[in-house]
Amino acid sequence: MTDSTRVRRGAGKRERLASAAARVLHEQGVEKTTLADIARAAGVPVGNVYYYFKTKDELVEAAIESHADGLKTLIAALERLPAPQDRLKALVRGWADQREVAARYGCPTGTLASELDKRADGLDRAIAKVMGALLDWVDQQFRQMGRTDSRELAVALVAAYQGISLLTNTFRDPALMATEGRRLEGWIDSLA
Amino acid sequence: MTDSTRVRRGAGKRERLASAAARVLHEQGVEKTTLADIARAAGVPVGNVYYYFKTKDELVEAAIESHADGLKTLIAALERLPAPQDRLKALVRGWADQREVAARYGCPTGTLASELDKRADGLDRAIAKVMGALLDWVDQQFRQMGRTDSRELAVALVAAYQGISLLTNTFRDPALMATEGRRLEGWIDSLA
DNA sequence: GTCTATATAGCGATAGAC
DNA sequence: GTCTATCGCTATATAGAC
Repeated sequence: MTDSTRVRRGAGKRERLASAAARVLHEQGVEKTTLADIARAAGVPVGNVYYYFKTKDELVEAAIESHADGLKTLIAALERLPAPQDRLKALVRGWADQREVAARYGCPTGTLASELDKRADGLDRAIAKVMGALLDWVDQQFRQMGRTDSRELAVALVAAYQGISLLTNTFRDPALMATEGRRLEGWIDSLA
Repeated sequence: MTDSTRVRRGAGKRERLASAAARVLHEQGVEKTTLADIARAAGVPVGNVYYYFKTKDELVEAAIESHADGLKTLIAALERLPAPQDRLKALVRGWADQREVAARYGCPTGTLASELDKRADGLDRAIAKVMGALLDWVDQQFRQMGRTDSRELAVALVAAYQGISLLTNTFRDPALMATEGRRLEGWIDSLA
């Protein structure tokens, strides 16, 4: 076995643990998820987790980074569209496409933000940064549409999504998000 | 000591525990709150809690009922206003008045709903019922305003509030909710 | 690098004295 | 009705064999 193979193996396990953490923490919540849950989902023995992550908090941090990466990828894809209102409507449509997940577990970022705000550690600032990045990007789109109240509109749009995610989850009804998504697309058109 | 005195004492402690539970569960979250936290907040010895509530879940249930009572009282006060759009705007203004609490701990009902949805027990249905009662009332107001899309609008309004509560909490910024409150009042006027 | 066994601590819940 | 002492379980984290 070469040295590089061992290194790649280690990296692979670390990534498996990080992505398993992101998924399981979303589905079960931070407090109800044990290290054993994450280890099982990643196919790694419990005690071995500590070779890659010193504490549970570090696993939560890795999950947040995973969400930050996902947002970055999403934004990069949306940037290919020429008109800002089309980019925003595509964002809304993307959210609506995830309505089944939202009905079962809520918005990955929103539920995490809600839970981490109840904790003393600094992880709530990390998830706020992710939410802030989304807000900034939406703000830019409204600004490019010529709106001077772009920040207020950005807050309203992201809040509408977070709120409908919570209601969709509370009532376990994906149709709520589908309807609200259509309403928001019409609202974006009305602002152009 | 008369019998009635003992009964009143018992009832008093039960109520103290229930209202302490509602407050502490909101501030710290369900999972991070211990029975010792609630007992301390109510001024009751830990072990004695079990005389009034058999399990922690029963305390959570009592907190939900406390929120349901609060909603009932709020709606009764709003019903005194003659015009439905004024009732809805007063509702929004009431939310905005609580923005400091929202910045620190989020919406009491919303954060509870988000957390309880991650649990296997039936308490998530109880909090959904409270949220449903609010939704039904808002729906009625829009209907009285002559809107045939009253349900969709009700979902949009409550979602806007839940979402802005989450953002206000995430960024610890009460101004977000103040601004969004004004925007929502203007939106309600535009629908009349 | 990998995994097992276990130390340590905290919490929900109970038993039982008063 | 009230309160103390404690049981039993579970979860994070570590020690150390391999």
